[in-house]
Amino acid sequence: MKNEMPRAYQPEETESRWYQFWLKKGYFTPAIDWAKSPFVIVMPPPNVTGELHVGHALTDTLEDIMVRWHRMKGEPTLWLPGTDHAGIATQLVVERELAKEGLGRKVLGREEFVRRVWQWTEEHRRLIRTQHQKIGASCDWTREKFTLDKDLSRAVREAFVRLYRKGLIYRGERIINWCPRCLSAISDLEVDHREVEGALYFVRYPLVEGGYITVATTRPETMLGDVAVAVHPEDERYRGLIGQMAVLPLVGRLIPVIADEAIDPQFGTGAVKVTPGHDPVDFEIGQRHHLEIVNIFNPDATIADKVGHFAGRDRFEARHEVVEELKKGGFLEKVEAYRHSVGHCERCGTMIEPLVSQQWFVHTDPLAAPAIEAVKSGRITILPEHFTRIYLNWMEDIKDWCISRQLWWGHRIPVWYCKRCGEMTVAVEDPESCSKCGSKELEQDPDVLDTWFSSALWPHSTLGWPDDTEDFRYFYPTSVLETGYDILFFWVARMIMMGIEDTGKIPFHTVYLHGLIRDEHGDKMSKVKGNVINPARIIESYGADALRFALSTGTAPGNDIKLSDAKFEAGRNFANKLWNATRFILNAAGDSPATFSRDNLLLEDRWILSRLNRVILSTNELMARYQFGEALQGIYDFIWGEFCDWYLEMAKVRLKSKVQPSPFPVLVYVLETSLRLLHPFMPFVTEELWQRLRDIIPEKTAESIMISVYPESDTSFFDEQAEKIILALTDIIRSIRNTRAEHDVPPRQQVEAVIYSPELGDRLPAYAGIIETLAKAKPKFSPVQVSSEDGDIVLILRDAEVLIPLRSMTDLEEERKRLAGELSKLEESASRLRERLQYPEFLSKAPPEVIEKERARLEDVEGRMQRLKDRLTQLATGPGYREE
RNA sequence: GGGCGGUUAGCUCAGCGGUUAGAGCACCUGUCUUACACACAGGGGGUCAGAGGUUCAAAUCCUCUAUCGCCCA
Repeated sequence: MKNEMPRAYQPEETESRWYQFWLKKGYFTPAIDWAKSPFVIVMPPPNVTGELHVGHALTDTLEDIMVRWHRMKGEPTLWLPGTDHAGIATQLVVERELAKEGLGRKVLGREEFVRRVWQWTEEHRRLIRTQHQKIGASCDWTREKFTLDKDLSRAVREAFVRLYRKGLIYRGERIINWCPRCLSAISDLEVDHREVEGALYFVRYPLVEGGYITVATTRPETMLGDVAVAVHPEDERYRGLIGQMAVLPLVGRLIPVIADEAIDPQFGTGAVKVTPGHDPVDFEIGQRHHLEIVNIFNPDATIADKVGHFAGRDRFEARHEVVEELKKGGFLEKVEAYRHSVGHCERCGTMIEPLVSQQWFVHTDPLAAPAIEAVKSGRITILPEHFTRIYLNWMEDIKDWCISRQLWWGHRIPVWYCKRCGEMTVAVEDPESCSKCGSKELEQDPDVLDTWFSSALWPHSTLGWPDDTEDFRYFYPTSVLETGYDILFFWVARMIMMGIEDTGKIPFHTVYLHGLIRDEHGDKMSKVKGNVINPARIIESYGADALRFALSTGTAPGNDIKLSDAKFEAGRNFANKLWNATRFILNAAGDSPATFSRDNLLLEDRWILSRLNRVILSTNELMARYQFGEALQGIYDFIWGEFCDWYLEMAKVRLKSKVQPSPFPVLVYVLETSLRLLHPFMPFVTEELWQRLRDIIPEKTAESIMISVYPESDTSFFDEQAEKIILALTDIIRSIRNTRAEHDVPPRQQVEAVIYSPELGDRLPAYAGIIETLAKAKPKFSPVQVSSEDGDIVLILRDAEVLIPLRSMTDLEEERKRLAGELSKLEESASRLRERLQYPEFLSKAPPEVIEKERARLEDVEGRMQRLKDRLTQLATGPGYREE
């Protein structure tokens, strides 16, 4: 064991080895124990479109932290992984792949195309699985799911059929968002509104009774589908024209001038054209006024044949030509530059075409009501809390959800149409014959369901619903749903609706939303910008633990995270620090037994054990409050700032001087406990080091750190006295180092130091050796306050005074300035404290312990001030500069 | 147009009613002190965006303003 550890930690050598070990041992698979309640997370299924990005790494890190913590606490813990078939997105990437071979999906046909997508999917699922494993995700691969698995597909059909039978799913002709590239409907949420520089065209529509009315529009080409002109009923300018007929330019159709409240008199001329077939607002107006719907487009947004001589033109060409003809005909009054918001397909970026079409919808209001109640009542908590309002706002104003997609990749809608009688059969199992006329000539609806429809069932479908499986009974409802805030509506909200609808229970009690990852300039990552961070690259150069560290330290729920190499370096350095602390301890091991007895400890042992248990306490509290960043920070500060910087250094002195008892057992104990404390955050390095320590841990328990017990704070280790004395000691050492540096004392030159502490005086001499080594100062302990001579530096600390006779090395004036500066700082706090302690309100309203604390502080400050003043007087009146 | 969030050290961010506001990185000065230069020791650097208010007490709660960003329509 000795000396076989390299000087620096090399993560690549250890990570995959330990992951395989965990996997082989089956630690990721929980044992169902009905006596205990489980902790369950279903992993947000990544799309099978490609590889994992650093956002997935964040999800993995946060979920793994929770899961490993709960597992170590002894709870049966299930983290269920999976992938999403991602309808549009996957179809799009496979089509792009095919295009490289010069193939199109139409050429291949539906069956062959779907086969090709399956191929793609299998490959990427493997890739994704490997990537999760590199990050260290301790999820249960035996329960891995894919949204298109047989059982999950059955759950989708079951949910659809149930909703249909309750009247919560309907088919109807509505205006929907149509993507002319994907050739499919998409839901409102999948539309990306972007500001574009457009134009506002003012077009004159001649009136039958003479004159004309000018309408303003951003989309002149849709005039081919106009069925009315509308004005606001209160608009004085147009009151007389309401009810008149206008002649639609270029087309010649007679259309009425109507009045509708929806018209904004401030927009354009206050009169607008009404195109119910191609505008959502106009569609509503059309419904109210029983207007005809004229669809002028083909599915690919070229003009339809029936429209006439623009037929076959793309919508943008058509716009140009329509405008030209309007100009020629004298109908175009003017064109103004106009900036407005236009919907784009979230997936492919194509401009959305609002179209009236026959689609399937979920009637959401009845589903939203219990989903609102669940959050309002507090049965579901959303973190960070401010997202609660965002959730409720959206849920309370929810629109029906268009769930049919004209794609080939996805869950086919479980509806069959009878070719004979036209009857619709909606069923879970493929029907043999028409439910009405018994004909066998059935045709299944060609469309598939929105991917989010199956994702909405994820927590219950992955656990076996609709069957009453043991998994479902034991693990459902799940515990925490952790994901990015960007899919709160897409996914989280819909899971809450569908979970309650299908199972009668909330799907999880806590929603934890993390922020988005940005680059060091705060920009969103995108393939186009080329600033995408690939987790694999980071793991290669810094290690998975460093990546996890960077993603979880200094972060708070919901806040965006800016990543840079500096953060990965910090994580790598921390792993290396642990590595070397362990290396030192193992090398120092000697032959002493690794057990210690509580009543044979030195003060510094009692101190580090006290500090350790305080950190354990706060870590567990922070973890319970989902404050992972804070928890990790606390562990980091303890390990680096207290254990390594102080205890280890003190232990070195003891080991060298062979002082008994040996610090070795405490070193091992604190290190081993710290590794367990840190394990959920940095699983690989902690396992590696823990395994190396295992041989000398007194009681061998688990065979892996990941199934060992998470530390619980033992408050009997709390030791205020030890903390006070060690604090005084470190204060003394720090102040001497500081003085040495200020006075440019060469590193190896020893100085003298006279230490006087009325309160702790008798405890400090035991630390002479430590002070000597760590401060390079030969301490003398004085029972009385020593008077200084010129050139002596006097440091007034909280619980001690240190006098350093630096003699020739110090400048009298400098020393005076230093003391005066310190005095004025103290004067500031003293006057603040005095003021506070004079306020009758403070004395009557503040809690007594706060008042007492403030009084004690004032006393302390005043004491130090007095001592400083004494020194200053001495300096002023003392004899001249003393040479030796 | 409606809503939400940010504004804290040069940079990236924690802290979100009670000590003299912290960390990492960067910077400056020393040091290869046999665990670690991926390190050690020391140092400089902040009217916590601005203005009002609540409170015994405000970076922290409230209001307004400025500014950056996000979401929804």
